[in-house]
Amino acid sequence: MEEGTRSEPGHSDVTACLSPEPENPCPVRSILDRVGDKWGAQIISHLASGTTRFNELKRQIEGISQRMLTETLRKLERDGLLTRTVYPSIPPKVEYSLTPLGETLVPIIRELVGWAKANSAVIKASREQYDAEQTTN
Amino acid sequence: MEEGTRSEPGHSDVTACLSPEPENPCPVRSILDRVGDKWGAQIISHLASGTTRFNELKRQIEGISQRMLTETLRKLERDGLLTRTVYPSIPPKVEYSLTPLGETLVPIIRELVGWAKANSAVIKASREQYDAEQTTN
DNA sequence: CCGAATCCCATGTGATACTG
DNA sequence: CAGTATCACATGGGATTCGG
Repeated sequence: MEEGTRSEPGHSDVTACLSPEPENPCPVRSILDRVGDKWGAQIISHLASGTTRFNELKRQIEGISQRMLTETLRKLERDGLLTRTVYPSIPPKVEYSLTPLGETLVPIIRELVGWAKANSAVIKASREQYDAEQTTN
Repeated sequence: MEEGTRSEPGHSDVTACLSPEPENPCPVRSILDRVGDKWGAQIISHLASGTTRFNELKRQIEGISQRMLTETLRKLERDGLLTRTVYPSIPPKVEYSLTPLGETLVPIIRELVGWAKANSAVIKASREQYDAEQTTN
């Protein structure tokens, strides 16, 4: 509990900040939610290639509903990860782009996705073996 | 749509693999789910410090229900990220520990959490400002 | 074109009680 | 001690409709 003589950096800190306690001032949990939810990481990845319009995103992501796209974009905007620019023209035009903060998240997402891709075969095999064992019993 | 003349490496790959399509052979989405769900990352972080018993984890994580702990541990075991060892003694004793594969995920989770912690103040401020603007209107 | 509102179902999560 | 089973509830997320 005490800060103590720990030489490894940022370990108990990490687990503490993962706590979902409401009084936790550290929005770590909500960041993980953003990355882990169904569309957050995907939207950030797409915006990494540059400013994009609403319907452009909708077409690119293919499978996302209008509602979830709007909703997820709002959350990301609220967190300051992207900016929303409205051009009051007719027809209306709204552009989204990553903020500098948002861009710093891109390499981390890529790393996570890279890890998952690199190990996908192993994981897939592990799952199949696990499922097979369950069925056998 | 066509692969085209893209020169930036590993970009469309990433976004493609984030797709939730069922026929997607790449379990990237499910990995993000594991990290992003309420308890996965937290359990992995705790196990990073060594083999731990069931009720030990339950006490350490504090707030997790028995059900969610069991359930999340099973998912992680199925993915080959941790091992479950049962000692058929009385009272029963079950120990969990990360596999080598699971341990390779630890630094990435730490990095993600580190990012969130490093930027938590900025994000918090951004949210407050966003909320204030909404209320003002 | 962009998005809000509504309806509705599936899933996630907690509480509690029960079992080997 | 380490689960499983069941219920009850909140949230996530898709489909559809309406509005500026």
